Amino acid sequence: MLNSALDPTDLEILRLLQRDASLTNKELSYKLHKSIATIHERVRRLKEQGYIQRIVAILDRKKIDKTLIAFSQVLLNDHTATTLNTFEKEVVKFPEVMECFQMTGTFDFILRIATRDMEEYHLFYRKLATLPKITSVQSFFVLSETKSDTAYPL
Amino acid sequence: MLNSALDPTDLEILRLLQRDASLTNKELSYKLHKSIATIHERVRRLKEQGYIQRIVAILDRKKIDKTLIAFSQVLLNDHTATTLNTFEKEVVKFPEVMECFQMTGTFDFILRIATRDMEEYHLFYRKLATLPKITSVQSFFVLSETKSDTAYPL
DNA sequence: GCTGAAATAATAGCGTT
DNA sequence: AACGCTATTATTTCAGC
Repeated sequence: MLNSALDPTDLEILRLLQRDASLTNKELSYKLHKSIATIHERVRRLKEQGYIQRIVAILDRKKIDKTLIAFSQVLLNDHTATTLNTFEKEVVKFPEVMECFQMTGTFDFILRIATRDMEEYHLFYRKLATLPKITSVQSFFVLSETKSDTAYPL
Repeated sequence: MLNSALDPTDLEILRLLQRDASLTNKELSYKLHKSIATIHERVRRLKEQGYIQRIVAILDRKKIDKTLIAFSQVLLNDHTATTLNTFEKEVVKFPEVMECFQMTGTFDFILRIATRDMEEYHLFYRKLATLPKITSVQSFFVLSETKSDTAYPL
């Protein structure tokens, strides 16, 4: 295929699979009024071309005892490549860190931390604070979840 | 079943499906040295009991033109139930808002916003700022993604 | 609650338009 | 590309332990 842009059928498949990837090709074919073979080929291509990165199970964090979610804003001493790389290399090793983004603005990184409770967060915090070149870590805790979505608007 | 606690087999199934939910029961049965029927029953129960909330496709945001990710910290004028509820009810309607959490600390809510570019973010920002009872919105933008995971440590 | 086998359903590959 | 057909593979159910 020369042109890899997405047509309306592709977009609709992506919309649906972002919400529910357990939909079968048969079910998609009903919804989109296409043959199963066509859907099968579209989905295969969307995976092959990397639009669909992976299929994952989303768990209920309260049922698996990850009651406490924190966002931690990290400020580093300096912004040399070495300092940034070392921090990134070390921080991803912590299992409690689900996400880490380098950011614009008044801090350098934001982390999403999942722990069982405040005690476990405290243990993590002490590990984090010992990493080199950290100026400050400011923590904010989730009180309630208003919306939690992995699907991008398409 | 009277006792709904998770045994090591359940935990391993959840660990694996959080990473790759396209694993077949057959593949899981190899990895866990159990029969397919056993795995099937375990997975069915994990879904039925709500440990597995849903199966979703994770897309490559750069390929679908969601280049700009922002975290927006929102501070409200007051914290009456009406103010909080109104904000929550309205903010979830914006397609750009993938996540919204009420937080402890120096602001009230943190939002994760996905847009195509700064222009689209600006349009969202203007819509957001017109919601009632908003004191301030502070925006931070993702420069780079160090780690991005939907899987909880188990 | 686990196993193995049989019935049902989905996916993958191929030839035609 | 889209479709229909067929072969392969996976899921689901169930009787027996």
